[in-house]
Amino acid sequence: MASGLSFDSDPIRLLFPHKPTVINSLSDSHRTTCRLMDPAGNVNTSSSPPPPTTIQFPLNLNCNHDRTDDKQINEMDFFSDKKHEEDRSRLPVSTSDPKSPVTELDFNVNTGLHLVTGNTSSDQSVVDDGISPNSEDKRAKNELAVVQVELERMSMENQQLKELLNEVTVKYNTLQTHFVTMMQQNQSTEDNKKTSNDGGGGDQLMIVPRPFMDLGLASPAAVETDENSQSSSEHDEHSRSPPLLTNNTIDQREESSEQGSHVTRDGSNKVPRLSSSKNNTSRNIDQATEATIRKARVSVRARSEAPMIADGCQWRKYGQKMAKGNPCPRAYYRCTMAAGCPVRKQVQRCAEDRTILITTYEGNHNHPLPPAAMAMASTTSSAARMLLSGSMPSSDGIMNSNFFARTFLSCSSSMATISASAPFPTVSLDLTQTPNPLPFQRGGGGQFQSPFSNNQNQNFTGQNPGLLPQIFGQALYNQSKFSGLQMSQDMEAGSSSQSALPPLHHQVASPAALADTVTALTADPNFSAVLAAAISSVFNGGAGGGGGGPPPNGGGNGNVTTTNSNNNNNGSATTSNNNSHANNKVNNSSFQRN
DNA sequence: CGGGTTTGACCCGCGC
DNA sequence: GCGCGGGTCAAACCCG
Repeated sequence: MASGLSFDSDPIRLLFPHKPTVINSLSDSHRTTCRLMDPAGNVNTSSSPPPPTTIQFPLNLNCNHDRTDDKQINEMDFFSDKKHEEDRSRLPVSTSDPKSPVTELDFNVNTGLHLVTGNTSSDQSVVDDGISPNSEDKRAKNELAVVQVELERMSMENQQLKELLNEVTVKYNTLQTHFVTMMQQNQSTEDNKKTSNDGGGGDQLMIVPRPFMDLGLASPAAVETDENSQSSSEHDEHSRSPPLLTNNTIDQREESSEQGSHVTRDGSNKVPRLSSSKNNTSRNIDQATEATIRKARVSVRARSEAPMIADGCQWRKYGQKMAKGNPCPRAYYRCTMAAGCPVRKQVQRCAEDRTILITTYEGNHNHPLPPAAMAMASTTSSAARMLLSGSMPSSDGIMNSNFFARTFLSCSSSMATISASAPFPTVSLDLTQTPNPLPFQRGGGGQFQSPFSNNQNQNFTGQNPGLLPQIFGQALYNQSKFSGLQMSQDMEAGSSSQSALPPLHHQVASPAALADTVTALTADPNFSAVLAAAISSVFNGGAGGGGGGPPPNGGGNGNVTTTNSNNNNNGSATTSNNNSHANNKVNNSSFQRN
């Protein structure tokens, strides 16, 4: 393709950098160095803090310091919902149109992390010590003014970004409606033919409308319309899914699959073994894709001395193992907030940096969540949907998504990772990485170096900001593609530039507009948060499920990474551990009694 | 005593 | 077929 960029390397990293000017405009005291706080709001200094340049993306400056939950005294309160309102009010962007389908979109992923920036009040003692000379004060004031200006500018940019997203969401929904209508017409036509032929059935398959960036399972189900009766129940399950999938959609599908053919002794959601004995390639591909989809995960990387992040849910540890390549054991948790909740998470410390805690979530809750858990749940759910949508072997958006991927590839290096070897696609919210400097200037002169700027008619209109989901969707898409799970569709997609059906994700925009969008994005030092929040928001808006009301706050600061969870879960829970294959024990009581 | 954790064993998929 | 590694189970254990 045109850009000369490829997804050959593993991992491929996409960076969404910040403007160096922004970073540089901040004094050291305003640098957003992440610090961990205990529930009492004390900065955790036990770990060697990253150098000021390590984490420079802005965090919520209004971190919640008033948590008094002693029970989780050792946990990093990752997704506290406190101060949501307050944080929301701080948002520079806010949609007020209640009719907007994205009204509930919230660009702020409330990680709830007790991460504080270097310029929080806790650090102001440096200034307030009373011995600072006047020049100090002046300098501080100047810096404050600079910061305020920057904040104002960011607010504007955030506003623009949000508007763009709103527009694309509306357009997407419109397209989706059209698509569903067309598919249903097609389907009914085919069904009529079939029923007239074999005389049976009535196994009517409804095309389940996919919310914006939803799982993309409707299509596989549709492909299997000629499936035998054995799988019809499964189809029924799918077809009964509400038009707007809830937060439980993935699980419903998982469960339906489990109830079908691949229930294991433990009832776990094993990926069904793909049988290649009979049948057509497309169905195998669909199954494979579905298997991949089922395993979509969302991981969160954050520096924490705490054994586990507090995400608002209740977890029960059900196992621990030594993972290869990591001296730290991996702990397995299951959500216990409701019986049968399929959500699981793995907690492991990073082998390279044990201050980094990697928490990987899988599945979606099948129960109401406390507000404190909403943020994480909606985020993970949304991210999963994003993955699934991206891995959807639909023939849409390939070039377009590649555009985005390459676009960001061209100007980034460490934000997103695409692993070709990943069996399970994973979106990572990386709260530890340093965003790279922006390779291009912002503002009027800030020209986005689009790899397509002079070669393809990527007609991106200004209203298109399906940008972020597509980036990651494409990441997953490529991942799946490299996994060999979807080939034929790719080919078809690649060969037919525009299929009969309008591509769902294929919003078109002009390169200039894209440049604006990207510029706005990358100009925002809080881009990580915006990015993570956007992902969450998009899906919250579409799926409604767990993310009913999310959480705001500008605290989110995530590098969003698509990667291979297997390769990435190099962390460790600090516990004694055992493993049938590696019976080494690491006794660490800090992990107990979370 | 109930709930959570530990830990040895087991199952399964995958690569060789 | 075999071994490896990931994931899970479940009895034993611990703790409040």
